[in-house]
Amino acid sequence: MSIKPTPETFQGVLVDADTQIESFRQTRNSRRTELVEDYVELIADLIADGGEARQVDIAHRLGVAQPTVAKMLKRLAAEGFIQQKPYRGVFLTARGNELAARSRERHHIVESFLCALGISPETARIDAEGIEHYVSAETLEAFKSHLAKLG
Amino acid sequence: MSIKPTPETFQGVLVDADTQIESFRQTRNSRRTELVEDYVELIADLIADGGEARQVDIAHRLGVAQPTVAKMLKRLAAEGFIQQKPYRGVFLTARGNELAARSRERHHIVESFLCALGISPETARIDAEGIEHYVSAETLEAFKSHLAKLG
DNA sequence: ACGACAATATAGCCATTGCTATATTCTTGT
DNA sequence: ACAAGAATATAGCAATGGCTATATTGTCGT
Repeated sequence: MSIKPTPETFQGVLVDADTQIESFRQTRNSRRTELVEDYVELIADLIADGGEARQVDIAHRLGVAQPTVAKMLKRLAAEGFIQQKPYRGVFLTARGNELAARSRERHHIVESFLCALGISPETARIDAEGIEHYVSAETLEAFKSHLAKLG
Repeated sequence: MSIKPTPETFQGVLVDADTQIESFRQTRNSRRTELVEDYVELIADLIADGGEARQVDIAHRLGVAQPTVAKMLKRLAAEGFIQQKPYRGVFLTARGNELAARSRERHHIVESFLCALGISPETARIDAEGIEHYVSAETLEAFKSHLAKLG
């Protein structure tokens, strides 16, 4: 009853181990970049809408405290997504703009797809916020072509 | 150029603030329970397949180190999802079994739905692992009814 | 029965992402 | 021009989820 009590005899629910390891690894990876994408996407939206992205606005939109935002902005600056001047709003670098554009497009596709399935706009918005970060290129294409088929 | 440079004049990309706050809040919430669901679901699968769930197997499947699993199991035990005897495998409580069943069903629906869209089984498996935790009841229903329409 | 090895437990470290409290700087109205 | 208020910066704390190294306990074969 130690190493392999019931080896591969009935092979019920368990999927291939290596595939599952890879899935979890990739999920942990997505989790790491998730917040960065949310920030950059939101900053791009705030700039597009109001001309600037201030910490208080970011904090308010994300529902977190301002120092939380300040800390994250340092990280985003260190990673080259934004530029910040002390006591001023932040601006996206070229790299930041690229990431924002990609995130925004993906977000939009996911949300539209959910709506096309008949899901209510509010639920679609909430679910898309979580789902968008875990959608691979292949799945995104499938969503897109499904949308094209409908309209 | 300070409080509201371009108030609600062209109202471009930005969605309603309260809705967005709620979305992010809910996403952070899902993130908190995500790992718990993964563990409980995996433990259920291991038990169903081999009769027991050992730390080494869980660690191997998740792709993390054994002490990481040990720490998480303490948390799961504290929250009443599992029962553990020292130096023995873990077992699900009634509460744990319920959560596992729900998670497994949701996971299965999401993965089947992705496959039905024509996505490759490998990608569907990987994406489902991340997506499943962010799918609301309403979206799950939509996935289900879409699957029913196809088969 | 007991030694070797496998599995689990524990200690202590690090990074991340949240928070509150407080200091500093900017902006604005009079 | 300057005081008051708004925004940003910084310090320090907690919880979570990883890790390595090592001690302890179980189990199995001979």
